[in-house]
Amino acid sequence: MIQIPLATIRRYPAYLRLLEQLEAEGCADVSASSIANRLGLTGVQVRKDLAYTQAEGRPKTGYDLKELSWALREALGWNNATDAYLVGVGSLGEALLRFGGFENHGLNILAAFDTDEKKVNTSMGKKKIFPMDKFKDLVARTGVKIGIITTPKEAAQAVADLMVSAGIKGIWNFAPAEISVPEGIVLQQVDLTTELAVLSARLQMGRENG
Amino acid sequence: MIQIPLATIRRYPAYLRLLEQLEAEGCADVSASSIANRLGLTGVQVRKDLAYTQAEGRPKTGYDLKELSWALREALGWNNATDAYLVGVGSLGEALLRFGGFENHGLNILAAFDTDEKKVNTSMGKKKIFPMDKFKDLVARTGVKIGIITTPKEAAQAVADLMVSAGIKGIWNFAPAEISVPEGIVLQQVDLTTELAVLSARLQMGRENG
DNA sequence: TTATGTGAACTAATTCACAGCG
DNA sequence: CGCTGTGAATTAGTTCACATAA
Repeated sequence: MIQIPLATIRRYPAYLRLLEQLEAEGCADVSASSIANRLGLTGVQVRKDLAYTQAEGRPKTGYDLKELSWALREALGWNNATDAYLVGVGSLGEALLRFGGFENHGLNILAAFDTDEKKVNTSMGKKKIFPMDKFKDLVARTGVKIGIITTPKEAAQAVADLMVSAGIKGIWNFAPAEISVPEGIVLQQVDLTTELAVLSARLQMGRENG
Repeated sequence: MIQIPLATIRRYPAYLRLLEQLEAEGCADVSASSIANRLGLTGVQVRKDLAYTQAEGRPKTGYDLKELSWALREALGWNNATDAYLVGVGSLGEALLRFGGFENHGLNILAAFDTDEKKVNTSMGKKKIFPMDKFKDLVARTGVKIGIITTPKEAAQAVADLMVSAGIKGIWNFAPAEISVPEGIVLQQVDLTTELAVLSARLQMGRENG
């Protein structure tokens, strides 16, 4: 099978979230067009997207809900969670540590790191907070490959450099700074203001979808 | 001029963030290819994107940094901030209220709302927290058009309904729930797990860009 | 009839190739 | 040269039209 298009991958989490809601409501099957309706897409698009997974739908009934969930999670690599460390326990870091949903979404935040002595050696949402100077050693010992940056923007580049030198392969950067990493390291920038930009563009220009 | 492509709009905030960094470093001009290098794009793409703004670059020197910043902010509608209300002061709501950057990015969060009596009538990051039953009245009086949902997922749909009935036109939903709104209301879903999906796809499948 | 599944047509977005200007 | 700017070609993504299965 050909590589799944990124545009498709981006829609999978929304499908999964909807499926979880439907499952909670007691549904057992779901049709591509009902997913499409609920999410403001078209039926064909949903079927095309789902065709990249193993899940097979049946005419008249649609897709088996559990089977489809599993197939989507498999395609996303969410059935086996990857370990990660988080650096920077400010209010955003706290929000991520307290958000319980990542374990079900392929990410297992093992612990957090901060420079603030008042925070070090305390816990937040069941995750221990270590001092920064333990970072390299712990990455070496645990083999963690993903690092999450939730520091102020001034510290982001230095933290990224530390992560790379420690052996981290994928960085999820929430700090509002453009950081650079060597080739081979995957950097995923999360920028709330990007979503905001899309919202205001849609409001101003009257775009229904986005 | 033709409507700016959404793909282009999505890149503008990253350009702006980089420009702010360069400005802080004392630069006065910037070339499309240096932006491209820094952001992992190509020079042509950056030039195409910038061509949708008023900014004009000059051969040899590139773009005037201040002029380009202004043009990008203008294209994004960030030069005049829009007022917004936030509902749900949990850890994510708190992170957004404390994040000072929105004023410079076209969004002015006037106040927050919550059901928790312990939080009501206190302040968070200079923003007052009102009880939910004041929401409709305050929207009517202030004419605010954007609502931000940072409640637990169970409450998200009810809050969205309340927002719509109060006259809100654009909803920025951070709750991990698929909510529905009537036609004509712009709904922007923010899903951290979508970004996470892209990161893991890139890690697993060896995609350099995403 | 009601759904999936898919090749073909179309549209959006990106990249190429090169003209133009200081 | 070194940079912008842009029509043309290419690729990625979406939608159409219809075959197929229960």
